[in-house]
Amino acid sequence: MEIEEVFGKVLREIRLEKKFSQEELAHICGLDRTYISLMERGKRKPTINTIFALASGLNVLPSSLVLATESIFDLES
Amino acid sequence: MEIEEVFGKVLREIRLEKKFSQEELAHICGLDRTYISLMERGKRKPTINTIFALASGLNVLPSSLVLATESIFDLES
DNA sequence: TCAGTCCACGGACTATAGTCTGCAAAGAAG
DNA sequence: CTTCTTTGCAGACTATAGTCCGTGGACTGA
Repeated sequence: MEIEEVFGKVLREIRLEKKFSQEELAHICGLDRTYISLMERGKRKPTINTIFALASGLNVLPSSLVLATESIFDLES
Repeated sequence: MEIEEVFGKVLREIRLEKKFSQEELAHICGLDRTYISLMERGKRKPTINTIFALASGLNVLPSSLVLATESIFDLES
């Protein structure tokens, strides 16, 4: 599984934990709804600024999103 | 200071610690020499995949690059 | 002086991040 | 059944990530 796919799964999991719809999260982060959908499905590779925006909207640390991603990613190799 | 500027400073600091030239790091990471230069000067916002590539080349965790960035970034706000 | 290394920077380019609009399908609820 | 919410997805678009070419300046050492 590619990095962006793992990140997408992490993103979706945390969003659902926080009970946001994709549209709500998009609005909070200042991003587009369809782009949240693309990221969650691993079709886009967010920039560092987008990662910070997502983390802010989800009220988690940017590094925790990356840490969760690398942890799952490393499990597979 | 913008997120990408802070990231650039972190990147440069770690690269110099590891005694790499920009060209060496670029080669190790599979990136372009001029692009390393652009990032270090805060002119580019790397994607999550690029962050992973840089971390791999520098032999650090991707999340540690982001953690260092957010720590400095938070200091300013 | 001269060669070699390192880096900033420019221009032109290709690939892709990210937006916007709209539609279809699935599920929940009245 | 209808209605509302949520999401996937397609297409067309703009902005920018990332590459590749080159030049010139600062510095070091022979």
